Order: sequence, then C-alpha cells, then structure tokens
Amino acid sequence: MVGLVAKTSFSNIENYFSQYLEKQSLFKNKNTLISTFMPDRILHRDEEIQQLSLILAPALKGFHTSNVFIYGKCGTGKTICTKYVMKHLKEAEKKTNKNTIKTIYINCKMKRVADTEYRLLAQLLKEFNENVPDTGLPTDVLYGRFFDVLHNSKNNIILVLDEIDALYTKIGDNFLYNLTRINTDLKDSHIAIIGITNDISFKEKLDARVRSSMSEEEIIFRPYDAVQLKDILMQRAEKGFTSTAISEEVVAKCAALAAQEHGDARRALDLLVVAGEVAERQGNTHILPEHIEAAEQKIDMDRILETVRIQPKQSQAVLFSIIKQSKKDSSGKWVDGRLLTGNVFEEYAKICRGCGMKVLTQRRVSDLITELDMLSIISTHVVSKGRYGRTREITVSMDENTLNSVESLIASRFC
DNA sequence: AGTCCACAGGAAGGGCAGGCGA
DNA sequence: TCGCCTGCCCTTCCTGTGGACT
Repeated sequence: MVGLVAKTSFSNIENYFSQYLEKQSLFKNKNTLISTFMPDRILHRDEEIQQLSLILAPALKGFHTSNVFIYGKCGTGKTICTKYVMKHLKEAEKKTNKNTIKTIYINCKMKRVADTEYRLLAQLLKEFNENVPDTGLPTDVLYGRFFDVLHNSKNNIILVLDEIDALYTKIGDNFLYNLTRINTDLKDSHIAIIGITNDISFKEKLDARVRSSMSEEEIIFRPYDAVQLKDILMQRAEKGFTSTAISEEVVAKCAALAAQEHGDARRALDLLVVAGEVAERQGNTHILPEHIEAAEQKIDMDRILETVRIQPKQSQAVLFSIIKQSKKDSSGKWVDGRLLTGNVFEEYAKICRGCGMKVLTQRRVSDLITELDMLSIISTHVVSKGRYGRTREITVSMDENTLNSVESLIASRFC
C-alpha cells in the first residue's frame, strides 16, 4: 500500500514537471521583472541621475567629492539610480586608464551584515579583503584598521549607505561623525558618503556636527505618477513577458494600483510578476485584470506570513495572545476586538505557562507589541481611559484569510 | 484643582554567547 | 586560560501622560 501511494505521488510529480515543460510560459526573462534589475536606461529619473553624476564627476579627475543625502519614499528609484551612476562612473574611469575610484554599496538594514557599528566597519574592511572576526575586537581597533587600509589604498572611495536611517535608529550618528572625520587625517585618500533614506526628516535628527558635514549635497526622489509607472512597467514587460502574455490594460491597472501606494515602482513590478505567476498556474495564456487583484492579496498575505514565521518565539506568543482574544462571532467571522496591553499580557503569560516557556516582564512584552506594530502585523494607539489608566488599544491589521492563515501557522507551536 | 490609574517608554545595567589577543 | 570586547535580550527603575473621578 505504502509502495503504491509512493509510486502514485512520484508519477504525479513527474506529470507536473513534464506538463510544465510542455506548456508555453508567459515569461520570457523573469529576471528583468525583478526590482533590482538594472535596465539600460532608467526612465523618468534623468534629472536625479544628472544631479548625482555631476556631484561625483570630480572623482574622475582625482578630486574629492561631496557627501550626499538622497531622500525619497520606497520604490522611487533611489537605490537603482545610485547603482546606475556608480556603474557608469566606473566605466568612465576605465577610459581614463586610472584606477583610483572605489565604490562600495552597503545596505544598513541587512540583518547581521551592517546593522551595527561593528558590523558596518567589518563589512567595509571586507571590501578591502581584510579579514575581520564577526565579533570580538574593540570598535576603535576596527576604525584604526579601516584608517590604515584607506591610507594605503590611495583611493577615492564612494561609500553608499542605503537605508542609513535604520542604522542611525539603532546606534545613533557617531559612526557618521567618525567616518566623515577620517578624511581630516587622510592624505592621499578620501571617502565620500552617499546616504540613502526614506525618511525626509532624517537630516534634522542628526547632531549639528554630522549634519553640516553630511548635507553638502541633497537629492530628492519624488514618487512616480501612474503614467510614469506605466512607462516603467511597459519597458520591463516587453523584456520580461512574451508578446501575447500581457496587455496595456493590465499594465495600466498595475501602475494605477501602485501609484495609489505612494508611486512605488517596486510594488508595481511585484504585482506584475505575481499576476503572471497566478495566470500561469491557472493555465491562462495571458494575464487578466483579475490576476492583478489576486496578486495584490497574495503579496500582502505572503509578506505577513513570512514576517510572522521568522519572529522569535516570544513575539509569536504575544501575537498568538492577541489573535486568541480577537474573538470570532457566531458565524465564525473575526470581530474587531480592541485589546489592551494588560489583557494581552495576561493571556500571553497563560500561553507561556501552558507550554513551559519563560514569561517575560510586561515592560518587555510592551516592546514586543511595539515591534509587531512596526511590522504592520497589528496596529496600536495609545488611549487614556481616565482614572482607569493610560494604555494601548491593539487591533490585528490583517484581512480574514490572512488572519486564519497566521493563526494556523502559530497555533501549532503553542498547543 | 488634585488624585488616581495603568500603563508608555527612556535609561541603565545584568547576563550570556561568541570571539580575540596575551 | 583569562580578561576584554561586542551584540543581543532582557530586567529594573524611574518619570511622564491624560482623562475620569472626587
């Protein structure tokens, strides 16, 4: 019996794969639809590219370049335009037969890569082939080694710190002060910092000393409108999909949806790819507007499920306590139950005791609730209930399907 | 106007693991 | 092996908050 079942499922799998191979795919080159793909020409960002190029151009003649702050919301092309300019700067340098410009790109939000001062420095040293342990050395030793490497390299270094605000939130602005100060002691080398951030008010948060040295130049990336997004999507779709797979109507719908969300091109591309996948799995020969709607739901659900899945167990226990108390009504539908921190903590403590987990303090649980709020899994706001105290009202911010999926994902871990 | 409640949230520091150099 | 350093998770202590109640 077991053998029969195994044989049947194996032949099914074989069928799935052979059917997939026989079927004509809607995609021609999926890579071109990924937001990090760099096209030959970046649309609707000529002005910003020109600004950045002119700021960095002096490096070609061996002169120092200014520090730059680049602002703009998610998916406005900050990162790709910066990488695009870097790439062309290096190409232009090749023609001069010099090799003095070194460009380094670091995403400060990358967990365990550059999310602390130590890791940022370690990452910078690794760019110069310097071996640094993951932990153990004093930070000033790393600064010392970094200084020596810069001094010996005799390079004009352009350091791009993407999502710089994330690092600032975690460790303050001392690292920026130290990095900009290194130049005063360097003779033949120079380091220029390009800080990329979503936070328009980021500059105001910095210490006056850092602000004055960092804000030599500023570039603001405005959100794309629906027409611009449509152009961008058409450019990618022509490369990514077969000629019959996608229509202008579908592209326009994607663009319109993404334009509603602050002109986010990354979101627009994700919608397009997932819609293509949905259409393909359903056996369609082209993408329809309903596939875009399905893609929108799928992206949101996948994001939340993945976020929940990678949370530490204590955070999951807090979330489980919130979900358990978001009662279902008689028809089985979720009710918008407004919970208070105290109720959540009580239920959380019960869950922990029930499965032999350590019960954290209410102070710590309060921080975990804040973290869940920042991840947009729940939403909270502080309310004052007069003599009955000041607390937070907590609601789950997911649709019913997602909530059910999240519940079944974490329930098994605490039952 | 003063009191009270139930927290929010900042600051400081403890304890642990992992790693380094002497 | 020991002392020191870092990151991380956590606790403890404290002040602040704002609207209902007295």
